[in-house]
Amino acid sequence: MDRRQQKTRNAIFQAFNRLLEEKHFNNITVQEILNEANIGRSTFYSHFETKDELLKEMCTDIFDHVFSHELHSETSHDFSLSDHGLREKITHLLYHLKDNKGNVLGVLSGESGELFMRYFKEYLITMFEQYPDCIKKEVPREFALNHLVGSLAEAVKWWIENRMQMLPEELADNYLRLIGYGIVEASL
Amino acid sequence: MDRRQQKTRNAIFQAFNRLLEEKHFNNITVQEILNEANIGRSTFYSHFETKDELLKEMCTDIFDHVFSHELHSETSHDFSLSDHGLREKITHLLYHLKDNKGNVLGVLSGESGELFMRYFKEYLITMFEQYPDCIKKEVPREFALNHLVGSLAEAVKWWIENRMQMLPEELADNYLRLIGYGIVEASL
DNA sequence: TTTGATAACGAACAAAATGTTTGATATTAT
DNA sequence: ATAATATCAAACATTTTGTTCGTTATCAAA
Repeated sequence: MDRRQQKTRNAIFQAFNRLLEEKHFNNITVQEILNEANIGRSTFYSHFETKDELLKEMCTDIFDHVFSHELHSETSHDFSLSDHGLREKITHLLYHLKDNKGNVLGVLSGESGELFMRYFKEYLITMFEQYPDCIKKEVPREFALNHLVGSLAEAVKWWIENRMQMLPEELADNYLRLIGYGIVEASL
Repeated sequence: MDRRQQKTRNAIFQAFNRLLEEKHFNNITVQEILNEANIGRSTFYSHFETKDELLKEMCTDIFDHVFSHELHSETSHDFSLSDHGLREKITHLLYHLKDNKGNVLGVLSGESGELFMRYFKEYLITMFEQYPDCIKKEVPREFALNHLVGSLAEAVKWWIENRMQMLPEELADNYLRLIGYGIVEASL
């Protein structure tokens, strides 16, 4: 991909993100994006078919980055990243969200978080499936899994909307306490 | 309000709900609603300013019904409804959702559940605040409250999307187990 | 550093969706 | 029965979307 393309793509993403912080997705016109990004109309449509596509690609971009630490073991953070602990995994994930250059605030806050959340949950499902012992046995598996995923997504959303004040480690700990997982270390 | 107005209002709601079951909110045009509801264009706009307003009013209508059992003590369900137990409250709420004539499926399923969920959570917050003892003390209050509300909303959404197969009592029990509240009865 | 390829531009256009206005028709409340 | 008013349908103005195309600017590679 040409350097020019990357540049305008980023410009669009950033402009869109800025707009999302103050307006609902539905009330943002393509024209506004063009103005905010200083981009030609035809250029926009050569990149994205629709506004929905734009949002979708923005989400996948973010998550591809956030969940990519499995693959290319980038040691950008001071983790020894032996990925066996759920706590470590969540913390890691939060750090990735935090320093994600395209700030997530816009996508999530305001009003248009739905699509973002759906993507997020898809990733989280696969994550939790690697930790079968945190899925409680007393309730139907699907229900329990949905609970874990849903509440973590909600927690992260809350965290982001509160400007990520809590430390990733704190949030992970608090979350694990609430789902009754922190006790495991103590009781097992 | 005139009988005619009620009628068309309902027709619009139902048409919209039907459409929501198969298409995303954003991809539904006003024209489609008019066709589905057999309604004139100007009539629609005399009822609702925008499509968003329509959705919003539909949500408030539903919740006004679902959460109204506090006020007018309608004994439509076989509860003695002494409203002190959280379990009973949740069960009650689920029953109301279940037999809500305007079926909730459309509003929630498909893709446009976001607004619905936001309204829902607002109501749930006030509900949980009446049960301080289920808000865990080991974590920040706001975080804990967000967890309770978010995960209940997610659970209900899951329930509705799965065609409400689980019994309200079951769902309430399962949920309380997951948030570690069911134990209270045993331990207190 | 020149050159061939291509991305961005912007203006003009076509198409689609959103709202508004109108006067005629039908329904309701009293 | 009548006055009030909600619905209708069609025409209209407006906004937003998406496309086309010739020109200009930028990049990658020789």
